[in-house]
Amino acid sequence: MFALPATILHADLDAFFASVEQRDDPALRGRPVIVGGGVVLAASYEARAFGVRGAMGGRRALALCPQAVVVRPRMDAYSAASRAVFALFRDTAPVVEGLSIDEAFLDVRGLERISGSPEEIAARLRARVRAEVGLAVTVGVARTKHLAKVASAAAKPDGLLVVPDDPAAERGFLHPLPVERIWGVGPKTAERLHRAGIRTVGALAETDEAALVALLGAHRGRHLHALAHNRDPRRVTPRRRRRSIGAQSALGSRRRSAADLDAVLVGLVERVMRRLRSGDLTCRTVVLRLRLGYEHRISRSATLERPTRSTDAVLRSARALLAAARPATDGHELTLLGVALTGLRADDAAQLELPLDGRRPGLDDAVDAVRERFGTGALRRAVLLDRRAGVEMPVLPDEPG
DNA sequence: TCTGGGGTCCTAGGACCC
DNA sequence: TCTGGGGTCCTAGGACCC
Repeated sequence: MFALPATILHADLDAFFASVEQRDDPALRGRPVIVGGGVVLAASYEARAFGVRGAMGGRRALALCPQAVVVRPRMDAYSAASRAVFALFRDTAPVVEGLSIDEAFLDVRGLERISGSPEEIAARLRARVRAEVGLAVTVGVARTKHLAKVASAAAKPDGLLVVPDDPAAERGFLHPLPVERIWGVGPKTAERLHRAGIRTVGALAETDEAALVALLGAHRGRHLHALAHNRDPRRVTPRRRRRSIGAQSALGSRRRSAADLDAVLVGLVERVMRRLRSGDLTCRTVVLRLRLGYEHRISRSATLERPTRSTDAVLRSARALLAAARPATDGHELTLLGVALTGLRADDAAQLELPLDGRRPGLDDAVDAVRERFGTGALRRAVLLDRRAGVEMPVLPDEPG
């Protein structure tokens, strides 16, 4: 019997934004640093020692830690640091799955002869990130993604934790942990589990799968049961294509006029459309997100007849959704407005350029050009695109009735 | 103490089609 | 005409993550 080494690494940069700030400004090193303003985007470990946490209101954070240095986020610097670290990830393992700007899974299976054991690989990666990018990264190593993720969280900060590929060792690590440490258990699920008397992963493992399904629903129940029993067949796979693009704006509690709201909406649509176009994508569904007060969120969505990359079409749809949401928002404080685009696809539409020989090409010209090049059948799917105006319209009129 | 902005995935019901 | 089964798409909401 050979014990195979665990081969999945979860690498997670420590207090990422705050660490970049401390790296770039020696005066911040060793001091409590808060990145953000209204809310805490990241807190250095010195600040965390005072109880400062991410997503905390800025005022509360400063009450806990008055000597903290508050710095404005520099997203460009974080993106650059992230790119440098991911380049090292890809230099370390053939398969890298990014989870966010500051963490990734690496599959180092089969690298033993070339690079050494997973533990050696992880140690070398940590040293390289430190030396070449100037940041601390914590790494968890385990047989499954879930276990690797939990291991890195347990090893923070600036740590390395290997959970051997051995059922007893895995159980010994996982079962004493509180259920909140499971990847995918948030406040709501934790509370339900607590009410059922389940506080540790071990207790979760002893609970009947059927009971968990009854408590949490089919998918979640089965998923948590499997994780508690250390079954996690998910492979490390390179990044899937993104599924949505969104932008939102907090409105505060000031009352907004309809014109104010429309101006915010226009800005949001312009933001998402820029990103849509720079990614050469089209979208099919427009989602409007609203927060009423601070608790209640609602969304309204509309699926367009055909994929689009037209600002005009998306803005029309977003305005209609906002107008239609009026009854639900009346009498409530509207505190957040957001727009998201889903149904994203590569914009692989074949395109024909119509020459502007002294006159504006009309629909008849478009019909002729499409028919000649793609056949009559393609006419139904064809749109006329005016790039300068960012407007598109179907070549054929909508069928009557 | 009321707190940002960016995402992912799942569920449930209704409409519609075969 | 009624009943049943299966599937897809769309909308809205919920939970979670960084």
